[in-house]
Order: sequence, then C-alpha cells, then structure tokens
Amino acid sequence: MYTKPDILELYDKAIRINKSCPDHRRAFDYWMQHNNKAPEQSLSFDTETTGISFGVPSMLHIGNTDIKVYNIKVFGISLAIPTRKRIVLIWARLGTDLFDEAVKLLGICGQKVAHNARYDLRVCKINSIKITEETHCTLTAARIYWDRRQRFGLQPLCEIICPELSDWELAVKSESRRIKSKYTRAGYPKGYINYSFISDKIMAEYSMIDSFLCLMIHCMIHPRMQDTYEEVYTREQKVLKLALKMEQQGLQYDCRKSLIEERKFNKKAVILEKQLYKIAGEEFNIKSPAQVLSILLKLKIPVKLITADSELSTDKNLLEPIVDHKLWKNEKGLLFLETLLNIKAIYKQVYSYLIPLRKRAMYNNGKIYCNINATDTRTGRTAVTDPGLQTIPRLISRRKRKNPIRSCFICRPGYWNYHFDYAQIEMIFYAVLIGETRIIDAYNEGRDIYTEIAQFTCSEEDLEYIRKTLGDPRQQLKHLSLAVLYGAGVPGTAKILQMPKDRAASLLAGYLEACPLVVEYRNQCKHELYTKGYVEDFFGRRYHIEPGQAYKAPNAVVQGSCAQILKIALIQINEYLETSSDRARILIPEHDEFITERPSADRDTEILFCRNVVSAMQNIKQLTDRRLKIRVDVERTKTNWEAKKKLEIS
DNA sequence: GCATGATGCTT
DNA sequence: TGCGAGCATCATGCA
Repeated sequence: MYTKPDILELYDKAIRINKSCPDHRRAFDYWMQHNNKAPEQSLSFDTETTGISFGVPSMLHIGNTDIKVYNIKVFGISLAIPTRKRIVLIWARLGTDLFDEAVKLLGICGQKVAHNARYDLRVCKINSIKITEETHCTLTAARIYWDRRQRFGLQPLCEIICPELSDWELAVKSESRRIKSKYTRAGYPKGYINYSFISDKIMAEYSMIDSFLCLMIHCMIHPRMQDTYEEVYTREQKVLKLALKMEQQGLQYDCRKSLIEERKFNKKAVILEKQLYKIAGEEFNIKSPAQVLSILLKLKIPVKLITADSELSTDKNLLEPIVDHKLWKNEKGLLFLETLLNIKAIYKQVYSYLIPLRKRAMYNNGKIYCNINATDTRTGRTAVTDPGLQTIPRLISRRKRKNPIRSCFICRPGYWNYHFDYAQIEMIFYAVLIGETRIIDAYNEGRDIYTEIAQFTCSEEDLEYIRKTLGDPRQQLKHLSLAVLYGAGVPGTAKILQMPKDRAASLLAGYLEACPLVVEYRNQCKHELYTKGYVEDFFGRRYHIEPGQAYKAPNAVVQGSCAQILKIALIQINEYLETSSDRARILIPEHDEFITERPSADRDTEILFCRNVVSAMQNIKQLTDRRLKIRVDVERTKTNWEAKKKLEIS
C-alpha cells in the first residue's frame, strides 16, 4: 500500500520551489484564512502536455516537407495534496523520480479532482497513466452551479472565487510569448514551441498554483453539488466517461471516395468561376463578401434587394429569393447570382468538409477522431468539435441533391450502423411546457404535428400564399414554429420564410392569436426573470437570463430539457449495451439522434437490439411522468450514412 | 499573428 | 424592441 507520506518525504528531498515563490505563499495564506476543508484522501492534479490535438498529429512544415509529429505527451504533472495541517503542492517533470511517484499516486489512493477532467483523463490514457478512482471535474461542477452565460476556464473562475490570486498565469504566458517569438525569428515552424520549453522554475510556479486552485474550487463547490444538484452532477460524471469512450473509437471515413468527390466539385468550380468572371468583366475573390458586393453594385443591382437591417449583405437567404423569384429584372445579373450561389455552395462542401475531413482521416488510417464536449455549452447540449461532426450537410443547398459527404462516412467492415432519432422532440417539449394540448394529442395519436399546426394557425388566404410562393405549407409551418420557439419577431420571420415584412407580420399575428399559450408562457418567463432572475427546466436546472432578453427563455428551457433527456438516454443505452452480448457501440450523439454500430447478424436479434435501444430512449421518468412516448425513428445501413434506410421495428 | 466580422452548415 | 444553440471557414484590419 502506498500512502501520502511517501511522496511527501520524496517531495521534501526534491526541489522546494514554493518556499521562494510569493504566489505560493499567497495561495497558502488564502487557504489558511478561508479554512477550506478538503475531503479525506483527495488530491487534485493537472497534466502539462506538449500538444493539444487528439487523434490528429501536429504537422511541422520544415523546408518543403511536412512531418507528422504525434506529440501529445505529458511532460509534467502537478498535484495539490491536502493533509491535516497544510496543503502540499508538487510539480514533477517527466523523467524525475518525483514524476514516477506522482503517477503511482494517481493510480492508487483517494478521490481525484481536475479542471476539465475529460482532457486530463484523455491525456493520461494516451500516455498510459492509470487513474483508478472516479475523477471529479471542477469545470462541470462550475457549469452546473453557476450558470452557463460565461466561460469557466480556471482563470475566469478565479476571478469569481479568489480575485486576489487571479493573476498567477501571467508569468507563464509572457514567457511563452517570449520563447515563441524567439524561435519564430530563428526560423522554427509554427506549433514547434509548447510549454515544455519553459524553464522549470516558471513552469512549476504556474502549474502548482493551477492544481491548487482546482482543489480549492472543488472544496467550495462539491458539497453544494451533493446538496442541490446531485442528480444532475452524477449524470454529467457518467456522460463524461462515455464521451471519452466515444472520442477514442473514431469514425470510419472513405478517403478515396472523398477525394473523388472533391475533384468532381473542383472541376465544376473551375468552369463556373470562368463564367462568373466573364459576366463580371473582371476577376475577383469570390470568397470576399466586400468584393462580391462591389461587383454587384457595378452590375447595378437595385440596392434595396441586397439590404438587410439597413446594411448591404451578400447573405444566401437574401440572394436566393432574388434568383428564385426573378426580383432583379436583369438576365445577366440573375445569371451572375445563380452562378455565384452555386460556386459558394461548392466551396462550402470542399473547404469546410471534404478537405478537412479527408486530411484528418488520412493521418489516422481512415479514422476521424473528434472532441465530444458534454458540458461546456450554455444549455447543456453536447457539442462535437475538431471536427464539428454535428454539421455534416444533409443536402447540397440549391440543388437539393443528396450530399456526397455523408456517403464518405462508412461502416466498419462487418458492421451495420443504426441511427436512432427522437422525432420532433423539441416541439413536443415546447407543447408540454406551454400546455398546448392540441399538439400533444395530435402527436400521441400519430398525426403529423406541423400539418395540424398549419390547420389551426393559418387562414386559407395565408395557406394559399405559402403554397404558391414558398411550396409545401407543412415545411414552412415547421420553420415558422421553430422560429416562434426561438423567439423570432417579424423581421426574423420574414427572413426565415423569405416573405415581405407585412405578410410575415400578419402570418405571425395569426399564429400567436391561434396559440395564446405561446404568448402567455413568454410573459410568464419574463415575470420569472424579473422576480427570480432565472427560469427552470423540467429537471430543476436553472438558466439565468437578463430580463431584457426574455425571448431567449422558452428556448433555453426546451433545449436544456432535451439535452438532459439525451444524456439520460445515452446513459441508459450504454447500460443496456454493457449487459447485452451485442458487441454494439454508440459512435456519436447528434443533437436528437444517436449513431450506433453493431456486428451484422440475423434479423431477429437485430430487431431485438433496436427495440431495446428504443425503449432505453423512451423509458425515461421525466417523459413517462408527462405521459409522453416520444417516437424514435430507426434507420440502418451497412455501407455509408447517405445510404441509410428506415427500419420498421414495431 | 491575432481578433473580428461575414457567411453557412446542423438541429 | 426582439433570430435559440452550436462549429468552421475565409477576408480584413490592426499591431
């Protein structure tokens, strides 16, 4: 058995930087003054690394060669260990005895604490550092305890908790800048310099305070988590682990197919570019809004056509109607706009998706890894970054064709992918929230809610107008309903539905008149914001919003509640998978959808698997309490995401 | 080199 | 009076 005193003894023999560091003295004083009590057998830690991207090696550009460097390496660990009488801070650099002891300590005793634990746990895993106990995350706790309006890096948190200690990272920041510019001047490539270049003295002062603050924050918040937010907090703890697991699985990506599509797009783009320059009479940078505007003005487009909020703009939503409804009486001009929109759509596909995704996959044997951020958003939604896999296009805009990007995401050999999608969950939650029984009833009886909404909110005249100028009324009413939920006013409605303001105003007025509960709920929110300063979601989680921005409240409550449901579902699906013999895995969450994979098997077990997942998604107390059975659509594919087909399981 | 604005993709 | 939550790209202006 390894105990704390061992490392403390070792520490006594090691460098004693804290004796001479004023920052540390201030930190100790602060701790003693506020008499913070740390949980028994706890310690906080922080890892210092030489790189920050996961799954993607950093690239060094040296001369004409690109060199791949897998450089996410721990080069140091700092610990803050509370003992009965004092708090011991340790900075241990890779290669020292102290480092080895620190690693051992992480592996055995007591409760661990880290700020943004997901990151540190990931780093430790990659570097084969074992962390046995549950790790608490101060970032997660801070997000829950305060509200989600602000960022909660360690420094901003410090401003809230202990402003007198909040300038501890200045030295390391300025040193980092100094070294970077020195090496850059000497011709070293970008990204070559990291914190491991900084002297041990400065690094130690910085890093020890870092983990100390983390411990202090934990001591302050954790008891309150247990009192008030136990359910929410333990849920986030579980999701944290699952996010880590999903991040490390990666998604299969077909680089060859991607490259082929890329070339097709580029070929088209070259032709279109030539056409565009010919019409314009000169070459210009199509990616620059300013240059596009000047060309448009040169072609003498009526200024009011491209004006939004009294400012000139080249926004797609502004330009598209001009082409679609021939609002500009100029054949050449319309051709210009049409070509421009097509080129921009192609650029989007190629530069935002195809190229970045392919590059990532190429360096990782056809796998794409991402960051799954389960806590760090205002409403508690899960965000996926680096790359942002939640925004892969469904259709190519303007052409309304199936998008080739989705066909590049392929199933692993021998596996099927299953997509589980909550049907219209946000609208239903909204209906429940405001008590709109007409929508709930329609949903429960299996009717389409937007068709229903269209019937009781629109006059015949409006419906006729929509049908004539915009197309399918159901789709438009869906847009309108969501816009209302998001708090859009007349200008917003006009923009979303691409109609004149007076028409939008009457449509919106009709909608609100037919749904008085919408207005009533908005007023209720406003009242709560004025009296209490926050609104609560179905889980008792609070959203602090300025009363002046009350229009944001309904959306926060709905989106927040849905995010919680998704998290509960994630945990329950995982629980099922762990007990089943399916060898199935959750690949990634996408707002109101889960993508999973499972080895191919016969139809019976497949249906059973789907039913179990679906029931894990439906059997949620907060749903059943409200007599809600949210429909879950299941789709499956054995090739790629674009080819997925609906699967009936009932 | 960095911050900011404009734009566009998702739900 | 009012356009929710995200992420990613590129151009531009400033230091």
